[in-house]
Amino acid sequence: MAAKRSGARSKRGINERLQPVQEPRSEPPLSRERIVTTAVELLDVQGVDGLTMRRLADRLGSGVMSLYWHVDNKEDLFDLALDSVLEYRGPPQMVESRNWRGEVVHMLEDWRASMLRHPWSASLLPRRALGPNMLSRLELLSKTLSRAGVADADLNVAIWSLWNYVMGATITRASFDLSDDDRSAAQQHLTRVSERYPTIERSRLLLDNDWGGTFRKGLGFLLDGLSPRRG
Amino acid sequence: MAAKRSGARSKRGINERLQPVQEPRSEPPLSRERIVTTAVELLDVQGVDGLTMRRLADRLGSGVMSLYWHVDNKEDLFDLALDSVLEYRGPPQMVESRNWRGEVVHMLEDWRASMLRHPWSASLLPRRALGPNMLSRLELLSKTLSRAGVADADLNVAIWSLWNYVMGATITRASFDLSDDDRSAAQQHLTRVSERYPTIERSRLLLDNDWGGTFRKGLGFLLDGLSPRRG
DNA sequence: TCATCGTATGGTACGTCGTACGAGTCAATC
DNA sequence: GATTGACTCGTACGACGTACCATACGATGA
Repeated sequence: MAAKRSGARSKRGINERLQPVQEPRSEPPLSRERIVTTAVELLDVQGVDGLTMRRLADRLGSGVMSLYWHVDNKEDLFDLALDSVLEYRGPPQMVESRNWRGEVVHMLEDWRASMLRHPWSASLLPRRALGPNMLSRLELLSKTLSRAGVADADLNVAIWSLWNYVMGATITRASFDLSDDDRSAAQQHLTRVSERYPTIERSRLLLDNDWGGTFRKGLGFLLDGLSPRRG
Repeated sequence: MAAKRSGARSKRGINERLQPVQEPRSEPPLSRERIVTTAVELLDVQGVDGLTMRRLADRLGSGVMSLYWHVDNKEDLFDLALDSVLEYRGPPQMVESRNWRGEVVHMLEDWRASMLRHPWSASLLPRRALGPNMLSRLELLSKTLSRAGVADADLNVAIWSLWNYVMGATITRASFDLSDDDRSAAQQHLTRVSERYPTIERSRLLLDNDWGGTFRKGLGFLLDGLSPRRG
């Protein structure tokens, strides 16, 4: 039922306060947090298809159906795992810097890095409702751009453009990562048919490996375009 | 086996030449093309999870395992369906226009439109090897940018930037489309927590519905940034 | 002290999936 | 008439998400 989840959450909080220090048992009890953490581990190691409720229960030393006390269903679990991976700790220094561009670049590179640390996360993000961590990131981004002088009327477009760029870049990068073994196969396949695509070949589009650098450079171009109009 | 597929392909070609005009039977025989076409229909109607080999066979009036004569496996089928949807017919007029920017915009909007016509396609594209139709599109895009004066050294970044932008925009748009019923639920959820995200709310980031306009405007900004440096 | 109740666990079972295997049909060839 | 290759498909297997239900246990109220 719907009551299940919230019930579990509130009960746990009370429990921990009532029995503060006790059993350091070998197998800690199930909890929403433990489930999510382990799910992320599993996703990192095995990929999206590698996460199954049975495997997850195995790893937790529990029965499969016990998971459903703490989690609505597998979709719900994906939402939780995804948001748990998107926390943002903020820019290195707290100063209200006048370097808005540096701040934006830092935020977006951190966002990208967070997703690449968990390659399953990028492709999951667009098709789910935005969790609190993602909303915070977007709010901070909006605020920075706004402070930088982007008009309210352009803010919408600016943010979506950056979102699109980061998501596209990261999803693509994460996907190419997965197919690592067929990398050489793809390369020689490409060289085989490359006379049909001479410009692609000349630009070394599919052979370049400097993903980070390309990301940064392209982001620079986009920010150039988004910058408050130069006289 | 590996021989299966290529064998099937060559055999069919020969067959059709040997018995040119004959049975307009009620149930046409299976063929790779018919399978792919029907798979696309199914995907359009039911989404990615809606495509199962059994449903596909049902719709084709065949046994499930017959499909595997023409198609290696479900992954293979996805590749074929995806590329079949990405054909490009070229710009409206054949002229070698000097309006490179208009050409690029046309190509990218057509690309986006093709994917949105089949909302399952966008999120599939980044994680698979590029098929011939996608490679053609990229080659044409490269050529146009190159003709427009983008240096070979920048071509790589330029194309990836556009790719990222289009993919991010389209994947996001297509995903929002799927969750149509919970649209209003999401909206009121957002309004409920929007005091925590005032800038997001002010920009109407998640409430705006003019996807096409936002796409076009943002693309304009990106092209501004990518344009061969102004004097 | 005992009954009740909410929290939590997990075994069994159902329906669905992709696809391996191998038996079958049928037309063309020798 | 036997053989061969292209093609079809029924059966079966192991894996999946999860509904349903029995169970256990600590806290509460009588």
